Parts: sequence; structure tokens; C-alpha cells
Amino acid sequence: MQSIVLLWFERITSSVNYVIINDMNKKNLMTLADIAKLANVSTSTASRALRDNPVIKQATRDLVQGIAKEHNFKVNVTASKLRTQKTNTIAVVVMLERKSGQVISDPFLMEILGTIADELTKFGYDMLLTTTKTATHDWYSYYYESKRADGLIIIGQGEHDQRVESLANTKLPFVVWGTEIHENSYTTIGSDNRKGGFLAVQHLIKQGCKRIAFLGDINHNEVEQRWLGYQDALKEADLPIEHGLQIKTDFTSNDGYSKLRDHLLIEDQGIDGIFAVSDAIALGASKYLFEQNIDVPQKIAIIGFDDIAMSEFCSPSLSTIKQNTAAGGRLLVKILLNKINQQPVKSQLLDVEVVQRQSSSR
Amino acid sequence: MQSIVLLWFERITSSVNYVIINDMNKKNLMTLADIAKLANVSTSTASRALRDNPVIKQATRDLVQGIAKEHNFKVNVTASKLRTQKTNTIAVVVMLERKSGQVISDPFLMEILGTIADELTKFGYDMLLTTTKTATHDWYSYYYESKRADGLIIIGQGEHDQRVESLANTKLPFVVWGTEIHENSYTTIGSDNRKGGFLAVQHLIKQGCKRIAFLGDINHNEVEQRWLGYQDALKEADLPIEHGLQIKTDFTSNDGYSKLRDHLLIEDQGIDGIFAVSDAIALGASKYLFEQNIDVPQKIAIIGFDDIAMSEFCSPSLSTIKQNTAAGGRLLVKILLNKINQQPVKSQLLDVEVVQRQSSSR
DNA sequence: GATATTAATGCAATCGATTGCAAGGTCTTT
DNA sequence: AAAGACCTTGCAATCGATTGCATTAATATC
Repeated sequence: MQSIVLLWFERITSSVNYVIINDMNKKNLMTLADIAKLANVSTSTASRALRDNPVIKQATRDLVQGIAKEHNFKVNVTASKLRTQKTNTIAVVVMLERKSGQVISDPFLMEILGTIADELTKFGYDMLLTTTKTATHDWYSYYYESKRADGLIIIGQGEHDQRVESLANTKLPFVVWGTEIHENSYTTIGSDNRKGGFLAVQHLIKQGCKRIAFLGDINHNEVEQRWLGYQDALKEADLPIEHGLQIKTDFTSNDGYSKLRDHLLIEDQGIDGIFAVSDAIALGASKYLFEQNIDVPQKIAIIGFDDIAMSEFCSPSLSTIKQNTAAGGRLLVKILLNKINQQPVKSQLLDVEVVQRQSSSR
Repeated sequence: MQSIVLLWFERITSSVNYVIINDMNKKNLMTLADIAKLANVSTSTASRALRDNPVIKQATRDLVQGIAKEHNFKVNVTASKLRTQKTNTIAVVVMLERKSGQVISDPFLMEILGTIADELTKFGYDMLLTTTKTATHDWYSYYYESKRADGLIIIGQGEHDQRVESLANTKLPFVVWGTEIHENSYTTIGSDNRKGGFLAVQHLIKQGCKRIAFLGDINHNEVEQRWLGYQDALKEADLPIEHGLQIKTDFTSNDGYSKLRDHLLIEDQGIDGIFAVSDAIALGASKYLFEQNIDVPQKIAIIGFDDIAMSEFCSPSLSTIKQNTAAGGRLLVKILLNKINQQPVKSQLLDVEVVQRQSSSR
């Protein structure tokens, strides 16, 4: 405050400072110019000093930074964004299933979102979150042209989605959590779903299963891969692939329950194993088997996918395929930031592993 | 550049358009000024026209809007934010438990986040998401002073948190999902946890339970309320409140499992009911009872809290207290926006209800 | 001591949209 | 036909930080 008075005689006039003080009282917002005045330097110097630009003398940098800290000054990122043309923000779009309005697989999602959030923070980025339920359709315009974000992370490609496809032709840097579909169409990061399906079914076969049902909807890209893995394992064991054993099932426990019921009522009873493409589905199926007094795993062994927290605590506990979500989140961020920095990137698959529990231990 | 020269002769000439096209090729970004030129009006008129300001003639509005649409023009929100001093963005902070690094109760969280996201979108706000794991500590500076967001939604107050308390003295508009603690300290929205605890225990008592264990950590504000509700119900039924039956348990299935085990091994065996403050805990506890061949619900009835998707599909299915998360999300947004618009607001409780399933049906 | 280098800082334009105020035009009204 | 009222539109300042270029100060070189 006193320094301001002294400035009367200097370059800066008293009335200007007076106004500023008033402004502060009114809005309680320091501006870079205020800091500069207090430090008795120009705003350019103040700006450079705050960002530790070596062109500014160390003493000046210390002075300015000290004053900034003292007054708890924070740069107005909006002004900064406008000038630098960088938002330092990444938008994350969560694809929800249209019909159910339900999240692809809750616990898994929350975990990957958390990792992404943390990872972005680490690199100085903010994270904008939306779901497909209400989001604008034109992500390119909304996020990129409007300067809301520098890039986009899309979680779950779901069934073929036109919105994602069309992004490939824009300048918007983005990555997708899912499965690589059309070659080079866009960059995807995801678990090795085919291997996951393979491991799951191979495991069931090792437990002695010969006729294994597949619960999932292969219109969903990732599920399609799991379905291919399912077939790989059967082929490897010289078991027949019976398309009648593929039961189209949504990503919910409810559907797992009822689809299995319908199938067991209508179709033959000869299945001795179930590969469900999500733990939620598997739990629904288990429920039905339990109600029918069908012994799990002795009569029918069952394995899921995701390794959600509950799987361990149901009875019998659920075997499953575990995805490395933490690594996935980190990779998504890393690849996207590389892309933003014009570096070449390519799609990647993450390894998966079998978690064996009671539901498949004979 | 050239456009300036050309403007000498005429306001708009075809060559001006040419220049604009050049600009686009360079940056592929239309600016309001470009649209204005195409429409042969000033930027001020263009700006007002786009926002449907009635002071502008309808014909002009149509013209400008038409051109904007035709060229797929989107206003640069960064510039807009700077000028208007409004970000139209809300930051959402998810409080994670420190120790476990785990989310308070996954499925519940994802649901409320989804609702908040959708609701904010509806009102034209973007949503910035962070977790407490890596977030800056000074939310006021980071979000408000830096002009990243107009307000803050905090999900879960956890144990007493200094960061939340200190916000109460700032100008940052914010609301908390949780339980009202210090009167008027800040605005909270949350389920009526006390009533939830009351209903849960009352229900168990109706089923004939006389000695009911409480699984939860009452250092957590919301859990404390559930604990009070627990006591209310016991008092109402003239049952003794035994503090030995309060078992401090974290929000995980794992802890539910092991804490119950420890308790049943060390303490007396006389309990005939369990109220777990989350479904995750309840499922862990169920698991233990199942392993020990303790009949649920006949010997011990059990009820949880949250109504996560899995509860219905475990065996036995889990009774629980259901929170109205969708209403919660909507209310959080509504209250916060009211607050931002300087309207008076007050904390609110949301109703809860018992969902009776097998685990408590004798 | 004069000039060439280098170091440190300041000037002023810029990012793109918004808005108070002024100015021009049109239409009444008497 | 003059004067006022109103309707539209444009001018120019503004939001706050950043940065290319110019300028001044300090040091080195001959």
C-alpha cells in the first residue's frame, strides 16, 4: 500500500493507483498490471518474471514472484488462453449406452476417469467432462473451434458411432478408449480384448468345460473382439463353435439374468461354462443359476470381464479378466498430449490377465 | 491485411472475401469479424445478431445467423469469457478417501456425476472435473481467481476437511454433497442420512432383530448421521444402545468382511442384525457370513445403504436404503446456479427409502 | 575513450468478442 | 416542412495476459 503512495512522484500517477485500489475493493481481483506496478516494472517484465523467463534478471524475477505470492495473485487463465491460443484443457466424452442410459460398466469407468483426471493434472491440464446423453453432436465445433479444449478423449466407442468417425477428418487431436477398427482411421487405446476373450475361454476349457455360452452383444466393438478370442480358444482346443451358444446380452446384470434364463428354458441344457463379457452380466447370470440350484462351478463354471470390486465379494466369488485401467488412463493422456504436440502416435493394446476365483475353480 | 486497403473503396468487395478465405486456409478459423464482413455489418452488429438481441432488425439477425451457420462459425468462448467475466463453467471436485485412494462408493458416484454433467449442459455450463488426489489445495485461487470456473460442486465432504471449511470465507459460490454440519457454514445438499439410518434399523427391528451391529466409520459426517438414525430407531423400540456393536469400518467390501470377522471372533455372538453404511460393506459382511454358514437372513439379517446395481444380483439379494441420486444431482446444480445469481439458497435434505430384498426378509 | 556486444526492460500490438454511447436514418406529429 | 421520437447500426474502448521488436543500460573490446 505505502509503495503506492511513493509512486506519486514516479511515472505512475496517484489517481490511477487510487482507482486500482477501489477496483480491488470492489472485485477483489488483482491483475498482472497491479503486480507490475507494485514491483515497479512493466507488465511485460512482470509476465516474463512470473513465468521464470531467463531473459529477466534473477533479482527481478524474485521480486515479482514474491509480490505475486504475497498478494496471492493468480494469472487470469482466460486472458492467457486468448492470447496464447492454447486452452490447456482436455475434454473427456463418456459414451453412454443409448437405450439403457446406463454407463458401460460403472466401476471400471470411474477408475479410468480418475486416472485420466490425475494424469492430466500432472501435466497442467484441466479436464472437461461430458456424457453423450446431452452433449452437442458436433464435438469438433463445440470443443475445438470454440476453443474450449485442445484435445478430446473418448471413453468407449460403443457401437459404430458416426460422431467419432467424422472427427477423424478434422484437426482435432483425439484418442479413443476402445478397439482399433478401421485401420488408421483414428488412434485407439484399449485392452487386448481378443486376448482377454481367449484367456477366459481357455481357462474354462482347462477346467473341463466343453460347451461354453457367450453372453454379450457383438455389435459392440470391444465385445466383438472378445467374441473372436472366444472362438480362438475353442479352435485351439478343437472344440466346435456353436453359434447357438452366443447369446446377445446388454451390459447389465438384469439382462444377464433374463437372457440366460430364456436361453436355458428354450435351448438345450447342455452348457457347462459361461463367458460373460462383463462382470455385471456374469453376476446376473450367477444369480439365475443360484436360484435354479445349478451348482457353480461344478455344473456350470462362469467367468466375467472387468474385475469390478464386487466380484471378489459375491458368492461364489467371480472369476474374471482384469484390465489394467490405470495404465490405460495414463496411456490415453500420454498419447493425446503427444498428438497435440505433433508427434507421431499409434494405437496400442494393453495386456489383460485372468483372475481365478470360485466361480470357475473345479 | 489487404482487406484494409480494399475497404477504402467499398465496404465489401469480392476480393475482401478472397482475403478471408486466405485467412481461413491459414488458420482454418473464422472469427466474428469475418462473419461481420461477409454480412456487411460491423462486428458489434454481428455479435448482437448472433445472440438474437432484439435491438437488431430481424432481417439482419437472420442474415448474420445464416452466414454464421453456413460457415459453421462458433464464437471463441475464450474471448467471450474474457470480455464478459463469466466462464460458464462449473468445477466438480470428487473427494477421494485419502488412505485407500479409492472412490467413496463407485457406482453411486458415477451416477451423480452423470446427472450433474447432464444438468449443467442443460443450462449451458461446462463441467470441469477433478479429484482430491492431485488437485491443488487452494480451490479458491485455482478455480475462481484464475477464472477457470464460476462455481464449485464438491462431492462428499468426507471427514472434516479444512479445504472445504476455508472456502466458506471466500466469494466462491459452491455447494457440497453431504451433510449439514456447522450451521450456516456452507450450503449442503444430501440424502437424509439420519432418516436413512432410522429406516434401515427400524426395518430390521420389524423383522425381529434385537441386537443390531453398525458397520461404518462415524468420523465420516454422513455416516455419523446414519449412526444417529440407528440410535433413533433403537430408542423408539426401547432397545438398548450398545456401543460395543458399533464397528468402525471403512467404505470397502474388504473392510466389511474382515471387521465383521474380527468382531464375531472376539466379541459375543449374539447379534441378529447388521446395518452396514454402504452396500459395499454389506456385501463384504455377507460374504463372511456365507462362508461361515451363518444363515442370512434367518440368523442374521442385513441391510446396506446406496442401492448399487449389484445389490439386487447377489445371493441373497441385499436390502438397502436407496438414495435419490438423480434428484440430488439436479438439486446441486440448481442451488449452485441460484447462488451464482445471487439468490438466497439453503441446504436441503433428500428423502430416502427402504428397498427390501432377501437379506432382511424373514 | 569510442564502439561493439550483450543483458535487461519497456512499448505497443495482439488475441476475439462484447457493449456503452454516439450517430445516422426513418417515421410521426403538428 | 421542421422537430422530435424511435429504430438500427457503427465506433471504439475494454477484458488481462503475452510477445515481437525497440530501447536503454551495462559490459566488453580495441
